[in-house]
Amino acid sequence: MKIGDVAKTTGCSIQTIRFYEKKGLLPELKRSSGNYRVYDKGTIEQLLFIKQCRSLDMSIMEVKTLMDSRSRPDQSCSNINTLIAKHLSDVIIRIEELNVLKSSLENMASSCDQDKTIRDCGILNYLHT
Amino acid sequence: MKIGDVAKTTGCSIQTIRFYEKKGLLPELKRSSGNYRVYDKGTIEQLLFIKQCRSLDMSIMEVKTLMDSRSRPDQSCSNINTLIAKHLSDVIIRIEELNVLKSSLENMASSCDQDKTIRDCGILNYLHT
DNA sequence: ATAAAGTCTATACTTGGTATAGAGTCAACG
DNA sequence: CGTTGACTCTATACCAAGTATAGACTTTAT
Repeated sequence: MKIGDVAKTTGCSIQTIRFYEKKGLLPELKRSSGNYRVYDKGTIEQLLFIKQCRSLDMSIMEVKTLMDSRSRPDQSCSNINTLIAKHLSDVIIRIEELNVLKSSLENMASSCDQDKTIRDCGILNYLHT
Repeated sequence: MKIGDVAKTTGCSIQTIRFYEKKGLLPELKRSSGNYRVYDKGTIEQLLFIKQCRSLDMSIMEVKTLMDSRSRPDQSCSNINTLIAKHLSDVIIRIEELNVLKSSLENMASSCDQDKTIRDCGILNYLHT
């Protein structure tokens, strides 16, 4: 399989696949005689794993940690549980931050109607304080 | 006032102040005989304005739009209202996305307890699907 | 006079990709 | 056999919003 096929199958762009390789997320892959990357089903599965993790907003480093763990199946998975718990807590914190933002922005939005000038704009006065 | 004083007063780092200048957020400033940047109260007020906007997660471009508007006080402020409404809607969308993530992560976290091996880790099995 | 602190420019680094340029490779068609 | 088109290769630059250096210069304090 060549990179274009993999891109179609996984939904990752060609550049993204090469980017993941450079970041160390795709282990030792083969090259054809013409120096083309050659992929097998394992790589596709790995890319889908990465994609799933990224859709959960994990960082590349977090994904790498998870993938490294997968290669040591007999170890305890407690570090994985810790990683996910930390990531979840980061998401919760970010949601709280954004909710505070949302309230401020709603207050701002309601402090101005359509018919004013810049000089009298309630939003700018709010920001200027 | 020199850049170090401004940094202390505003809480922006020196590099950030120079960065904002390069991005066009701080208009034509003076230089001393020794080529040091010279600031006045107006600049400090502008930096605090920028800081407030950034704390609301506005982009540099959004802040620039707002600052450009401030220099045209007789125009209608409807574009400002639109900008804030758009930004608010972006924040709301992001909160919704993060809430979906949060649910997924909570499900994952609850699918594994501390005592398993990597092989049997509920989280990895979840991600592997 | 000299040392310390402050400032200058320019550049590289971060994250997670995206978007080129210019060269090389491969398959099909005439 | 040639050549066209599709594909791939590497290397580099770009985005946001800064942060962090190096090496040179200026100012301040002793």
